Amino acid sequence: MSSGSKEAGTRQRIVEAADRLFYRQGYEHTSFSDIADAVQISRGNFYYHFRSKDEILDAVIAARLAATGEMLAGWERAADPAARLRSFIHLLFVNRLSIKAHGCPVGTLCGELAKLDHPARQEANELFTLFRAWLAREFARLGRGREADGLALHLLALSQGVATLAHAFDDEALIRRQVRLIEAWLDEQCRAGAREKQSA
Amino acid sequence: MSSGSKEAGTRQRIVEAADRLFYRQGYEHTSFSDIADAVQISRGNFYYHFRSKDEILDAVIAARLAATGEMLAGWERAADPAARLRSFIHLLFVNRLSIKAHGCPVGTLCGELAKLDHPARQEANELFTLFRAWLAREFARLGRGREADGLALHLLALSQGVATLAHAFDDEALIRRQVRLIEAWLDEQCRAGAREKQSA
DNA sequence: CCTTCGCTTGGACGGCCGTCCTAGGAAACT
DNA sequence: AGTTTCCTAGGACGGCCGTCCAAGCGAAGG
Repeated sequence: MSSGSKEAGTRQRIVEAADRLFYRQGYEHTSFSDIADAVQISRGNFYYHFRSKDEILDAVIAARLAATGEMLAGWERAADPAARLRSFIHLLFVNRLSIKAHGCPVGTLCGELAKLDHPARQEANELFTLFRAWLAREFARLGRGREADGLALHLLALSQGVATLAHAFDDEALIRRQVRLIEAWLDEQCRAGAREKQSA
Repeated sequence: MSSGSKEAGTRQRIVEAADRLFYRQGYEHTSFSDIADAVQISRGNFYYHFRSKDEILDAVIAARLAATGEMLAGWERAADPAARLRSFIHLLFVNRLSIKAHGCPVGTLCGELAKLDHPARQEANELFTLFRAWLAREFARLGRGREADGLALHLLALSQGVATLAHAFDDEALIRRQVRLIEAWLDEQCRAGAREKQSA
């Protein structure tokens, strides 16, 4: 078993609890006591496993990068680029309850670290880059090679914005409605890609 | 003179400095000492003008609400709904340097207050609501009455997402390119509105 | 049995936080 | 002139923060 917090080692349980708390409360607002309470270990025990709070953050980001990579690899199983892009949008819908409650895990973390000018900022941005590169490749496969990165950023921006608004307004229905608009936009991009392929 | 920090009263200078610092560093990460240093007054002097840090935040939000209201009123001078909507998008372009450096002032504040579950959260959301209602009204005037609120949220989400990504990637050119895509989208909505008006 | 070693404990530390309080100064008014 | 009022200065306070440390635990190995 690679995860599962019951029998996992203390180090992994710390990372899992920190991950959850950083998402729900933000990095700066989460104290060592918060994590210690969640894992049910003493505060001093941290410094056997991690030298500092920043080091926990690094471990959390690394875990998220690994999980994201696996998820993207899983989406590759979809039949065609259009279906793969749809699975990205679908992610918004699947996670709509946690997004409504806590925003997008990637966007809120990168935003906070950018404001704090935190050293781990660049590593966190890699999460965005992972999505950006994956989306751009799928748009290219769709026949939109020239504008692939711009379209990837556009789709990424849409998902980020929807998450931001749903979080602020604490509104789940907003996500459902906007997802439909995004899917319509994507259909249009697919048609445009098909036309461009045909003319080539 | 309604603003101008040189001759302004201490209270107003505190609000202006707090506004700037909350935007650049975030609310929680900004301490009383930070604001005191910026205004060049003693820490204790705060509590003559404000009872608590939350009260400063309330004043900052109120100031932003007033400024936003004035800005939206100014946009009303534009000739037609399409031009007014374009001035919203243009805002993204005009502020691209500060957005790249610190994100959207509205989005980052609402996001932080939501994560902290701060009492002032709803007041901050009013900033979003101001834009949302204004945009929805313009879309309605454009002939898109039925979908006006959805389109308003879509445009708001796009601007939020672009700000989030430009902030994370510290990338100004990203804003310029995405603004062009958003303008193209808006043109399409205008044409759709014209068609709908004609058929009615 | 006794040592060793991986892991844990709980408290001590210096520092910064938001808050509060008292004293003083500079005008304005009597 | 004296008095009142508004504003400011600067330090004291309790509390939580991230960090560090000395001591203790149980299991593995001699």
